[in-house]
Amino acid sequence: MDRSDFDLEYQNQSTESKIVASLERIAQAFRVLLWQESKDFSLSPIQVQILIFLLHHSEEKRKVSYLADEFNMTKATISDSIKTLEQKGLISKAYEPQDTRSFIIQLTKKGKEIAAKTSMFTKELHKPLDKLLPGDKERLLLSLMGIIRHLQAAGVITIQRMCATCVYYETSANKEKHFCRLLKQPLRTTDLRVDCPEHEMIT
Amino acid sequence: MDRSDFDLEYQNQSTESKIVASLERIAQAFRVLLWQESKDFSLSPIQVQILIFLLHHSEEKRKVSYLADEFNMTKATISDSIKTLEQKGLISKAYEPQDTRSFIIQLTKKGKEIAAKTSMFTKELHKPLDKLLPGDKERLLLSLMGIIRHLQAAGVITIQRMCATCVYYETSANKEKHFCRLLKQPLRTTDLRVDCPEHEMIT
DNA sequence: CCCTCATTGTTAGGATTACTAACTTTGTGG
DNA sequence: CCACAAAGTTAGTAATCCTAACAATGAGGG
Repeated sequence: MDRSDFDLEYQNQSTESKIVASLERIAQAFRVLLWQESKDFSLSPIQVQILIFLLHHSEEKRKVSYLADEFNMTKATISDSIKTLEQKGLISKAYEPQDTRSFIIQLTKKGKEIAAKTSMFTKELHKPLDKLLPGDKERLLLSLMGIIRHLQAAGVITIQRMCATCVYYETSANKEKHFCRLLKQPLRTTDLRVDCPEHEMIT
Repeated sequence: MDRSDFDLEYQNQSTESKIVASLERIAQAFRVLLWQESKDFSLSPIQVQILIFLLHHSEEKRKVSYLADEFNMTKATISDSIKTLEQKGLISKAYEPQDTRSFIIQLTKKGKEIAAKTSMFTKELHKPLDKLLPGDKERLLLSLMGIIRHLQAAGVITIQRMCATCVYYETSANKEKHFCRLLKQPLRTTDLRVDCPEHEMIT
């Protein structure tokens, strides 16, 4: 077989490269699952993501601009999807008196039902995790959090809400102990949050 | 603040849920990085992915049908992208005498150059991995491989090329030792492959 | 009280993605 | 040799997601 024209180097991959390749595969799986789910409900992928997000987050985050940052898209794209979701009767706009430019996006009853059903699309991911030892799970999570923190620092991701980037978070010199100044409590490793409602980004 | 209409349950997340959420964020980062890279080269995301894949894989995998399975898309979608890449002079079609229906997709010189440059788009991911301890890296990789294996078994992902799903692979009862019947060699954990050119799927 | 500037969300227009369905051509197996 | 499978293409469609220009409102300073 002729192999002269593809790099042999690639086959002697470092662990890092393999991790990146694996993450890429998993990223693809997310895309596929999302596509399937959206087809089942006659929605688009982005519409499904919005519905799920709305179900789990509080008012100040349920706005067009926030969603645009959250999903790394332009306001135009989100605005379009919101219009469609409104026409389908899955969300409604709640204008606030103090700022009439903006509105809070509310899920309707029908919207909540669908969001709850589509939220299940991550269940395929849960099964293989069950088999991991608790310690392995924690280490896996910590590694992933480290990757996210770096991606945020590099400007790839604009928004996230985990302890490592929060003003209320303190850590010991060896980074093994954690403390939340808002809760006024020490945090165990398992207490560290990925999506904290009280998160305030460090500047 | 009114929180009656979003679930408090969600805030007390299990480690599993946090892992899924983290993976989702990383998946998003891949999408963003891919978009940026493609804009830089005036290509579409899928075109970039195809170029990178072609750079690293051998002839029998450089066909329209294989790419369609690889990326979980229809042949029509791939066929379209290939047409565009050919017009841009980045690939060429090499018809084989034994089957004139099919052809091998070859990268042109220009195509290889661009593929090599865009391959760098994963470098953002490498930086945070450098800081992990070697042992942590291995455990991270093993965990991710476990997830991929499950996704493949569940039919979410159709193609992958890692040891765990290969006919040549053998493992000890406690799953701590590994052996490749093709190389006729034991494999260390760091030898386990994510994208092996010799991979043959177990049936 | 203005004037400027920033912010919120919308619209219009366009390239790209990615699908289904129908099709052509070629290979394969009874 | 005939039916069927497989490889890739085409056409048509809906959705994604962008940029750019826009209207309306809010905020701050003189």
